Amino acid sequence: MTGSTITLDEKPMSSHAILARVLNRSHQHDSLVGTIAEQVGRDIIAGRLAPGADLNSVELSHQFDTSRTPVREALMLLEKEGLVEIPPRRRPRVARLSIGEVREIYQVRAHLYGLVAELIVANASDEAINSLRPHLQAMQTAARAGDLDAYFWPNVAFQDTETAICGNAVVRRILDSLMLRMLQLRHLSLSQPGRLQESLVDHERLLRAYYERDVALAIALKRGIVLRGLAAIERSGWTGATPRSESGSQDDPATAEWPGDEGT
Amino acid sequence: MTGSTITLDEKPMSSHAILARVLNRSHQHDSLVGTIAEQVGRDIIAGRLAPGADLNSVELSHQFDTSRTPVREALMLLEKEGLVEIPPRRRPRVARLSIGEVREIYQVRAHLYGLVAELIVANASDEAINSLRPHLQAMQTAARAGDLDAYFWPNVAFQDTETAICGNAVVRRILDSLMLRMLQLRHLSLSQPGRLQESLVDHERLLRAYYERDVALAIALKRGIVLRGLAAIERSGWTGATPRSESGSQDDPATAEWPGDEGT
DNA sequence: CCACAAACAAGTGTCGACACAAACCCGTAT
DNA sequence: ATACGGGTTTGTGTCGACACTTGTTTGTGG
Repeated sequence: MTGSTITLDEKPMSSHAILARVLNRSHQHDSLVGTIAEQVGRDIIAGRLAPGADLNSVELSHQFDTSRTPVREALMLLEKEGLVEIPPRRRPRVARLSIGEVREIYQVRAHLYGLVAELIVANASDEAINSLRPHLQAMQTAARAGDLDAYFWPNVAFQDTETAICGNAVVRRILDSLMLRMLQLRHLSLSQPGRLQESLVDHERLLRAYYERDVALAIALKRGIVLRGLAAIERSGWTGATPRSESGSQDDPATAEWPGDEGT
Repeated sequence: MTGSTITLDEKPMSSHAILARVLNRSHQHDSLVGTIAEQVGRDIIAGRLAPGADLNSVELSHQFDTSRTPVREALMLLEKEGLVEIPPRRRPRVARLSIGEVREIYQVRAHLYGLVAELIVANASDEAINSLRPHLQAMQTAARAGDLDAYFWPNVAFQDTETAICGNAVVRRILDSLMLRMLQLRHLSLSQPGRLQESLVDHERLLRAYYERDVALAIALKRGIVLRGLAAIERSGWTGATPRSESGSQDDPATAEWPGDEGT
């Protein structure tokens, strides 16, 4: 197995909506390029396209029955979100994450979520904070059942709602983009033993801190949530390298696409 | 007077290099799209293209003697950097900043520069910190002469070097992008009375804090530098609206390009 | 004289084609 | 058998063309 495969198509209501929002920020939803970007982006995030997999525009244009122009645009859009690498004059590839880059991203996420928490405490109305509760409740029931997949998306939605109600669109945009690249990792992170329960109690405490307008506590909790996520990833031994083929150097093209490995 | 026009072409050594680096992150430098993006981006930042000005691809393709394809790519690149707005099926326009968005950006910048300061204190070698000194010295001489334009670019270079030596490429990327959109505003900010001297002493203290590895002080100073920049902008009365033509609604197309108003 | 509608002009999104670069394949020489 | 070099194939970057949409001007009626 490839570590952890996100079940994207099983729960389309929340996941699809979130991904579409993040990806289709600039282009209209029904646009051709938007459709392509969404589909390919989903395939990347769900792990159906392995890091390093070739994404040449002619094959994709055949696949989507269009010309190469919208495909190229879609790939550029995904590159901007960090999901795709487009070296000049070379075939686009699914972006590959290194453990170092993951640490950097989590560092930034920790700080920016601190800002989000601060803003929520300072500006968000009680009703806005209330909109976090349903997600937390879904997380609670899922955690009690020990169901990782049922926990994952409410958790994502919780954080998405936080960035929404903090009132700062710029930080939301940045965190959205970083979220996209970290989705698989966060799934892996939550799959670590004990992680689910830990995450839950953190979020419960966090919501209380929001209600009680406790700035310092909210910031500390929020940062802690992010950093404990990173710690879980480190604990998991994830490195970003392709499992097999540890043939010395790191820039080997890797196996183009996962062989098989569907389902849960 | 359009407020403050940045003299971009006067000091090409540093400014061009920085802008090229930020804009040409993904594409090779000599590429057609890179050239176009760089040129148009410079025109926007320098204020030669007013916010709201039309950027239709056919005119630009004539201007650069190419087809529309690379022009469109360049505009998408600039849109990703926040300098251009491309509404679907509508002409691309130079992005217009609202005071609210500026506040949001400065909030994010303040927090992320706090992270940068923290990382510099924690990780940067003394030699790396030394590389900040020449820029500070240029700022000192410029401040003594009261020369805003001579102060501006070393100041930008100082902050650019900070993000470079902090060791976190992700935060650097984000701050680069935000810097691009704020360049004109920072120029305006520094043009406020007393601002230049204030900024200088802050940076002098900051560099000492870096050397002495004083985390808390460095973070506080760095944040303060950013936030005082915002305060100066607010003090200047800048709103983002086009000076004349306050004809009720805010989404009027505005005068396409500045009439005249060249030079200092 | 102004409001409204129909023709017109201008611009975007998409397409297929082509030149050149990169990846791949295969034969050759060591 | 393996490493190198030329030829072939695949794919990118760019181009001009075309349909459809948007914005503008003109013509008509109130």
